[in-house]
Amino acid sequence: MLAKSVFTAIVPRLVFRVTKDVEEVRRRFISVAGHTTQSLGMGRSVGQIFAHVYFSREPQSLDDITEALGVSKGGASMCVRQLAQWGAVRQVWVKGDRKDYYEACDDFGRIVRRALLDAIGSRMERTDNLLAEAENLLGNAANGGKGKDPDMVFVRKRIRNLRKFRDRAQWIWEHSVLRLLRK
Amino acid sequence: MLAKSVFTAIVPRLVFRVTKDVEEVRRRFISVAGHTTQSLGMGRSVGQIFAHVYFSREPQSLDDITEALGVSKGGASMCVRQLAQWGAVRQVWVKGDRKDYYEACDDFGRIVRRALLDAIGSRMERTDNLLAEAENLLGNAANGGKGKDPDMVFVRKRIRNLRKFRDRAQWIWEHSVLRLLRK
DNA sequence: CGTTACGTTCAAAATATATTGAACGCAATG
DNA sequence: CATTGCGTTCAATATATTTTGAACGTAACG
Repeated sequence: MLAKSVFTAIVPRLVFRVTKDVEEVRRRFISVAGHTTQSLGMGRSVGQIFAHVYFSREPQSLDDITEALGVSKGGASMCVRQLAQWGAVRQVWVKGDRKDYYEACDDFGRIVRRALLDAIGSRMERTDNLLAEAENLLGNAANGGKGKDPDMVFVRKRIRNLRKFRDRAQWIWEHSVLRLLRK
Repeated sequence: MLAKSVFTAIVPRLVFRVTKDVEEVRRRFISVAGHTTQSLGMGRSVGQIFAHVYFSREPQSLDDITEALGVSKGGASMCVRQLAQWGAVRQVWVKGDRKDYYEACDDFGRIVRRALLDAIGSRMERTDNLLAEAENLLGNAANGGKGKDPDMVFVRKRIRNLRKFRDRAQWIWEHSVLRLLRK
């Protein structure tokens, strides 16, 4: 405590100012990251925690996180696991300490790719299943002569268009987005 | 009423079966669309309403929608406006009727493009502002010699990486995703 | 003009989602 | 082997978001 007082008394003002700026930048990023993940429907904590770890030079323990952000330990635990699953954060061992420490990974390409896969992949598949089910139930283009019910004709056409777009979307997804994010 | 009874009594079973199947497919799509938009954080009604209109041969009024889906008129009004803004739905006039009618637009490329622009565009910009603010506050690479505070050096490096990824993401966004969705 | 049939708005209610924190299990430590 | 310090779980709670529906403005109609 004494040492710190002496320190703040003698260091040049510049260093002090600089430290304040760094803190300010950290706070701003944590805030924006939190709002961003919240508006994406993933909760505020995930973004805040990632930003905090990302801008921390030292690996952070759950306790560090709860203290820095004021979130509960349980929540921190869950968010950190989520982040680790996306490869946004990795666990590092600090010798002589039983706690788990985490540091941020800086490969956003991979992080975003995994997060998107997590968010989009299953939805794509479900849509595909639904389309297949519908095509199966209503018959595909081949036996188009059977059902002359105008409603049926109309719905079939819509389903064909939907299928066409879905296939194109998948192409863009696989050959463009995922590939480009891969460094 | 009598007419309908006679009708159902004499038509071949096949037509009956087919109608049932079409209804079933409609229901399934409405359900999945609802869950999808909900899980995307846009509310269930938006998806349901679009699916309903998309699979309706006749233009649909707000009353048609509220009756078909059991949503409130106010909600239907707001959702329809949202959908119209994305170009997912367009207003059509039916002569001799004061109601507004809507029909679905089938150009998913344009729809998704607009929706994504709406969802991503502003976020991109805000991230850009934040980065610019930080770069301005902490100084950019040019005066890297000034602040030797290790914390400052570290944060600067992280911000540089962030900037690098952001620029790449924007490139992918503009030159790949938006372009490819444009037919 | 008064009346009716619309679409829209927005505060309140309902719902969905995220967060908390006490209880738990486990493994390291003395 | 008791104790302590961890991370995890999950029911309860807090929060954010969506949905409702009554009140309102407006334009068409008789």
